[in-house]
Amino acid sequence: MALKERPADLGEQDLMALKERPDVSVLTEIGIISQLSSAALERSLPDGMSAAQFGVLTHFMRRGGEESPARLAAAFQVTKGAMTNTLQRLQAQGFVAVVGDEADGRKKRVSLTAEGARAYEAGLMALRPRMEGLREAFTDREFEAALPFLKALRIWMDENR
Amino acid sequence: MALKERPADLGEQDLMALKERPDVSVLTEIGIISQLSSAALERSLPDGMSAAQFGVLTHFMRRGGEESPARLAAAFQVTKGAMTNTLQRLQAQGFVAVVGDEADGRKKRVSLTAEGARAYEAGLMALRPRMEGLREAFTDREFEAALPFLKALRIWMDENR
DNA sequence: TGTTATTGGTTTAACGTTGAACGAAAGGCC
DNA sequence: GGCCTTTCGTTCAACGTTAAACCAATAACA
Repeated sequence: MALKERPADLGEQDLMALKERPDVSVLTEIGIISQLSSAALERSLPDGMSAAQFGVLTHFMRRGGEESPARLAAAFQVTKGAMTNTLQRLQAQGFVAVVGDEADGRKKRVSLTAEGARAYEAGLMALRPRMEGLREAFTDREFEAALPFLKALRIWMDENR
Repeated sequence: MALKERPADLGEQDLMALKERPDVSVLTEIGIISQLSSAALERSLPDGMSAAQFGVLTHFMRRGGEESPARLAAAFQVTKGAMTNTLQRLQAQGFVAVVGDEADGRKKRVSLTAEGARAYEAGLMALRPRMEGLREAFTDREFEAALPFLKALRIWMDENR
């Protein structure tokens, strides 16, 4: 069939270029860091508490108040099904209270319990040594310097998904 | 309300500090970028080709030659079981050849097939539009500027896991 | 009003991953 | 030689995720 009249596909130089293309490298590094840090997070957290659960607890500790499952799913960039799963596990452990919204029969209202606040603190304590190690290895200034680009990249990927 | 009276071991300032601590923000942003970019990758790739599979194909396109499953698992920071799974799927599609190592009966030798090289190119083509968009939104210099810190962070997390 | 469209939450199957257990093969060390 | 120990690859259950189907409740609008 086709002799290679036009390697519309890719030439040797494309391959070499790909190898060290800085955008590809950045995404590769980010992927590895993400995997390593979430693995470390899961490993450090008390048994039975996943990173997803800790994330929801953190959200409530910061913002407080109530939140619907749909809003939580959007905040964490996760499907509604995944959030249903996470919330059911949190509720089973008593970390979160879930009640129906009497104003809108479709919604539910999720809020943190006192026990959930304690679980968050326990998780934070478990994380502390590792976070301290990280802050000894790098300065705040380094993190802050990296932040604007990461934020811009995250926003772009979010808008162009 | 439970949230107002904060338990003793966690002070108000700790909570506020956590909220905007640059190290936490960096890891958060990295996690989101990783999720968005791998989701985009999976969505762009031809049907039946996962990001993990494409990663293995890319590895062989760059380095060429042969690689044992264990070495691939280490290279991709993945368990041996996960790599077994990925290689079995690649093999089922004829993208890699797997033969036993006659010098060492425990090992296997994995190599790319011509079909695998074609599949890689097809995947790369499918990714091209998105990568071009990314390179229009950011300059190479921006990626290069971000790279040293990301590399250092990745190495640290790898060593302190 | 009644009808249609949209939203909120759950369920299910499928996927890729981990962690642990396992057997087979090779290496180290008396 | 024989006996641990380590390495390699596979298997299995469990987990968290997605995508899609679904139902119930609300919103939009003719």
